Amino acid sequence: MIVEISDLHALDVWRRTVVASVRCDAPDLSARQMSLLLTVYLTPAPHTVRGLAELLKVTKPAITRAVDRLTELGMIRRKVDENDRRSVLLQRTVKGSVFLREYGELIVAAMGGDGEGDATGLPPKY
Amino acid sequence: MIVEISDLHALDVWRRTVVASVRCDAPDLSARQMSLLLTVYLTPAPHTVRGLAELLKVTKPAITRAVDRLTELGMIRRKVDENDRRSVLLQRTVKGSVFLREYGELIVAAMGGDGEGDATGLPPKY
DNA sequence: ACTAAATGTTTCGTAACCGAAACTAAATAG
DNA sequence: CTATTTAGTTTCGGTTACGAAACATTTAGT
Repeated sequence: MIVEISDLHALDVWRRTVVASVRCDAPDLSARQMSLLLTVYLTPAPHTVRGLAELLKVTKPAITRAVDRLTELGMIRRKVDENDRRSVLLQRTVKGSVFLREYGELIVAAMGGDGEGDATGLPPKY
Repeated sequence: MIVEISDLHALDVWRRTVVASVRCDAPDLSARQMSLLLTVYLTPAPHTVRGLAELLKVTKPAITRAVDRLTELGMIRRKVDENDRRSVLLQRTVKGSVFLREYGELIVAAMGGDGEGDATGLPPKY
């Protein structure tokens, strides 16, 4: 009972956040891309292709492609590991930091407006 | 200061949730698809292509494609509006309900398993 | 040195997706 | 009853993504 209410509330915070991010024209990242980005920024280094492939249980080429995309967006950077030149270390960038900080602000804003309010920034016509 | 901690904590809950969803082989939905799905399930009907296009500020074909994809996944359903047969009403399905309920559980689990204080000020009571 | 293993990328064929514009069908206006 | 508007889909050309398998590069084993 209480658990279900909690679930619904959490989902609604999620909805407000994702809707806000789509509305403000943020890059349309997939769940895989978002999970990779967040992992690089919020868990301790080093981050390698192989390590992320195991963590997310996806293939290595899928990680390579996600890194390609996030690199094009300027949100992540590749660097060869000098201790083992086979490995590629994934590093943060200023642009990625800005993006995620703003994303965190969207989440907090979505948590704040939880009553009757909408937090989509849209008049109640919808 | 408190706001920054709150942002980071919220982002980390987000990370744990998305990583968990990717790991358990959930469909790799984009932000647009997720926002559409959540809107259909958590905001009052009716939901039309045009309305969603305005809400999310994307083009109508983008909505049509997202609906196509979510329909293939069985998470949503189209129904012609009998009051205005030009309109298509988007409706929930059992499969979509199950998916979102499980997603909500992932979020709640991600909030609970961190071992840190709740810097967001969001009471765990809900 | 020469083999074997590990890391990450590329290729291959296929599927999903993008915005703009053209399009179908239904409702409304004149 | 035609003309126009509205809702949604489809088409178009081009981009992005997928898994499997082949690939180059680097390290480790013997």
